[in-house]
Amino acid sequence: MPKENTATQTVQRIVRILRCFTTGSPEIGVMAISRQAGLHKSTTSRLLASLEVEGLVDKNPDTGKYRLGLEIVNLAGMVLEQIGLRQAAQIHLRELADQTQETINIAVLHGDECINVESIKSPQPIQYAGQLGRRNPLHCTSTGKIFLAFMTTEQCKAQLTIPLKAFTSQTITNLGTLEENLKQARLLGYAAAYDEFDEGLSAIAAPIRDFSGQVIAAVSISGPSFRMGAEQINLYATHLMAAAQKISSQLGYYIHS
Amino acid sequence: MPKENTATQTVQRIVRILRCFTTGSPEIGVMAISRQAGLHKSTTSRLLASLEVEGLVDKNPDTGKYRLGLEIVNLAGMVLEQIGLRQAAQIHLRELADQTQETINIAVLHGDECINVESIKSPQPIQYAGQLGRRNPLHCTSTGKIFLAFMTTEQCKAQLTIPLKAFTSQTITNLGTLEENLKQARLLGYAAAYDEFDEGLSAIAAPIRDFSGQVIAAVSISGPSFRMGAEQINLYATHLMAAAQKISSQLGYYIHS
DNA sequence: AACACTGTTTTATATAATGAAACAGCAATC
DNA sequence: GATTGCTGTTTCATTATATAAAACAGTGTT
Repeated sequence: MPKENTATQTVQRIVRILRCFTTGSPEIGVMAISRQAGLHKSTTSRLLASLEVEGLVDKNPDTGKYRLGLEIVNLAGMVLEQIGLRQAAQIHLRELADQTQETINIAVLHGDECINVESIKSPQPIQYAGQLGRRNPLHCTSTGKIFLAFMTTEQCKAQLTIPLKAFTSQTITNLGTLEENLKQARLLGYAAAYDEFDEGLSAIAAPIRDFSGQVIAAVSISGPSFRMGAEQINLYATHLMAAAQKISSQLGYYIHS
Repeated sequence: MPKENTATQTVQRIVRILRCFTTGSPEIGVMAISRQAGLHKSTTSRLLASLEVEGLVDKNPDTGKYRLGLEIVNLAGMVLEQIGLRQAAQIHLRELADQTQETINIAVLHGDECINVESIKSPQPIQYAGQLGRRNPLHCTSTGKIFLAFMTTEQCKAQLTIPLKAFTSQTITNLGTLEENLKQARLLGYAAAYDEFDEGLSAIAAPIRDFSGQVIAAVSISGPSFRMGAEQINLYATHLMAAAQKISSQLGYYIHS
């Protein structure tokens, strides 16, 4: 066994603690964390105190509970900076946001998930909150389908965990159906997901390519399904693909006539 | 000594490793990290491998070097989400960005630094890249001055490290001069920093208040000094304060009369 | 006021991280 | 094409380090 696939205890524990903080409960106490992470409260307490010294978590002096610290944002800023994509895309995303008034996201592929690296929220009261850094499955999201559609069939099969997990009644769980769906996406130039991940949420996405023509990211428009009718989708798709094209060309991608 | 001010060894080391990654050198090897962090290469190697398993760093299979992982963006997303501010501000920031065509930032106070939690970059070729998560000093930045201007005199004095560090020839290093400057900011409703942090960079900032009237953030417009003349500043300041006001009222702040 | 609960600190113990050295892989140099 | 120099991983004996139980200290609740 030359390569161990597990982290050293302390790293594992630290990450397990950090993962306890969710959007649902952003501020939690030592006991709750200790339970969730399966660690003794004394260990948890000491580790949290250490993490606080380093700025990875902050302690609310009023409640005594902990929350994730701003140092993490600092680190994340460097990740996002180096992606560069954000910079190239920003102005086009704003345009797209103004045109559609819906939520815009940019996602990159990471393993068998796609991760939002940029998000502009819809100004409308009913909106999909495409959270920064959020990890989504591939087979039932518009951005995910883009990545699947533009990789080799082998890669595609390798990424998918069979059986395909159903998130809603509309989730495509049949491999053949999905492949047909992806083929359609390649043909149209954009992928769609109607109520397939979240009930009532629909989205379309288009590929962003770098100088070498490789699909490195996907840009998407998400909104409540009732605002995403056929004629609306058609209009949005035009804007979407135009924006994706512009971002791609800014990254050095030239479309051959 | 009831409270230790140092983290446990492993936490310290992990953070020291993560801090090695900068925008200047986003991808570095084990030896370089080991040198920078002052750790033995064997320890560094093991720790990095662990961090990779947990997704906090990624290993470039081609170069064998490491870079910060996307898991950090995921965690940061939660921090930013919980600030809520971003959500409230997004649309107004876009408006401000369209009006000024300059870089817009929102910063919060954290200890004796202010940290950018939202950033829209100027579309113009010459621009200030207000990096997400970036930590800036208080006494020579427009956003920092806002926080100083709206805290009690004691708090203000506590936050400032004397002597005031000079970043450029224009940095205000005299406490009396700074206090006069802050008074001016309170009077005008916005703070300015002309070439005080970076030579050639100027910015103005206005306060964002929550329901209780407390200043919880600052919004700023930054640009190259040659584009920030007196009449331009006047125009921008109007837009800036209007936006700050709108964001504040969205957070429940009501201006009396 | 007693109780229940959370969070911190102490301390003996043993586990888990450590670092020296060996090993492996790769480039460049001669 | 061997030799040298460099980086990165792995092994392994050692011990320093994190650990968990329990005591301690707050806080708020009934």
